[in-house]
Amino acid sequence: MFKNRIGTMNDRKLLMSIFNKLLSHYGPRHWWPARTRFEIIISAILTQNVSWHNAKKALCSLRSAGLLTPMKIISSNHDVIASRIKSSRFYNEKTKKLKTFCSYLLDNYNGSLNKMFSKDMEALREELLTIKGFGRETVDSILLYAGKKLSFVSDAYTARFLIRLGLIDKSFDYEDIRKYFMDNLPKDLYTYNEYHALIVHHGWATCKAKPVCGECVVKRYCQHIKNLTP
DNA sequence: GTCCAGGGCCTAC
DNA sequence: GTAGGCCATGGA
Repeated sequence: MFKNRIGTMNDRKLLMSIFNKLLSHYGPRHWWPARTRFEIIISAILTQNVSWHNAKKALCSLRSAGLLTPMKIISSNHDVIASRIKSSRFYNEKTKKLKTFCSYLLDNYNGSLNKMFSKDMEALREELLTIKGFGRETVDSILLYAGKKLSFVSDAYTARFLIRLGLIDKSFDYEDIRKYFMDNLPKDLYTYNEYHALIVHHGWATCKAKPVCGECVVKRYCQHIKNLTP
């Protein structure tokens, strides 16, 4: 029954209304907080299942060692990279992922992100998803934040957010949620960029704030949604 | 000491 | 197909 509601005017208005509420409540998040496209991609890997704080420490360590180029990452010894990214947790696995991506970039696009991102978005998405260690969230983050492509990023926060609002149920998987946003949001990079960042920030903030926050945006909208839903 | 943070892969059932 | 284990740091 929920899936039939995709694309209704209510959903579109509601999503933008929630977006504006989150934006005015938390302010713009300015994602992705890295200096270059390559750094965004590297940090998308480093931040897998770890707080941004720890991922950033690992990124800065690579940067200070002058290792933030595809060639440097490939040519450096595994242990050298691993020791630099220990703070990002699972450093052995992540070292392999960094090397795998850099090899892919050099082999397929001569190391050029311009060439890589000039490819059709969905084709590139499918291609990136074949790289070991690159799941949907990581790939969509890379497409949106590094490639400036209209690929909405979903995650556990996003699913929980929509379920709490009553807009979807638990049968929605990652692709359903991505499609839900992409079908109902304006085709606008700023909105895609900030919406995901705001949901993550909101998830983090409400988690830290305990369930007593009287100003909780979601709670107010839960009631609002209940009034709208038949 | 315990919990959890901006995942994804692999294996057993 | 899916639940659960694995990876194994650092801050609160």
